[in-house]
Amino acid sequence: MFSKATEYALRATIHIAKNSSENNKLGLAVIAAAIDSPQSFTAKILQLLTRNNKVISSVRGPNGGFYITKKARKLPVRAILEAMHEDKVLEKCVLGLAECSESQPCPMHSQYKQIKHQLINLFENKTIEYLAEEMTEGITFINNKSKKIKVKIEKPGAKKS
Amino acid sequence: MFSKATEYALRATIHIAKNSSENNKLGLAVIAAAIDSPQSFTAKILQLLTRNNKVISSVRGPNGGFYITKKARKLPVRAILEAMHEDKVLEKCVLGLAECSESQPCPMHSQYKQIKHQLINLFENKTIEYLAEEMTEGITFINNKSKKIKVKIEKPGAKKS
DNA sequence: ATAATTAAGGACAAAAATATCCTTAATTAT
DNA sequence: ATAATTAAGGATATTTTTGTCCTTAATTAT
Repeated sequence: MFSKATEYALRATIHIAKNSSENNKLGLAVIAAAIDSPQSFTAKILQLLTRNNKVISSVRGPNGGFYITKKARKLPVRAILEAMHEDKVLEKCVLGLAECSESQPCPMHSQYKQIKHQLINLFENKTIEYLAEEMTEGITFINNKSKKIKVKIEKPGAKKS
Repeated sequence: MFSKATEYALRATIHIAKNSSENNKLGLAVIAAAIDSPQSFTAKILQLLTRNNKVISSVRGPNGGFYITKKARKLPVRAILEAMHEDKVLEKCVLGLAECSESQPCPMHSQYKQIKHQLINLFENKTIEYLAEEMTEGITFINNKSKKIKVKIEKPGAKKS
């Protein structure tokens, strides 16, 4: 659906929103590790997020790093897509037609348009804050590390406890 | 949402389904022109569609070309995605997490999963034939050529008829 | 002031996606 | 049989995406 860059952007922003504040910034290395993304590439992405749209903020120097303002927390998730110049995917025709519209619909248009509306709604109505809160509840995850599950290995023939 | 290759594949298949039959095949040049795609690249895509999944069929030589069998018409649109090896996008986590699931959901999971289900339904329940019929009705389009609208240019000052 | 730390940004590298070209193979028409 | 037509497929080129590395700039701590 989205490019890797945008996936990293979404994960990074959510992570920052959950774990940072103006007086508790997160360094690049910490962020990249937390969201399981290549560090240098993530640096570029964070630059886009700080510049284009002010989704996240940054300061250099010791104790510097990335954080997100209270105001930016209220931004719709779509703002992240915009900063990554990838928000048109939401409106795009499934068949890639430039001219696809209500008056000149592609064969999938009428079926897809409802899905498209929900997608747009999701990204426009949910805020960055909202997603971060979902995480804070401790019910959602944001990395690719599979949880290590302890498995009790029993010797064949051993009595079950 | 999909790669260009897959967009072309969808458009090509629908066009072939609408305009071909076993005794009325379509040549590459005709197809590429109709769906507004680069000809040589489209050739590669048609190869994938004929080989991998037998979505479309082909014969070489004079009066040869591409067509689709009655059986293949009944295939779900998803078969096209499969032939292009791009069907996982339907199931993929929005944040690109490999481990995202019901038991370990990402922050967007619960919101997105309903949309995902509808997407999967669309591609699994609608057949190639169905989309082609939508076109045959003459209500949908499949190319990027904007309709030329005849505009009457009047000389300034000329009397309106 | 100086050194240490951290993001910003430029240059470059690698990989993947998109696209073209040319030769070969199959089929048909003559 | 031969020539003409059309898809198949290999090789290669171009562009975009993904990724790394190194230097510079800003900020802080000493």
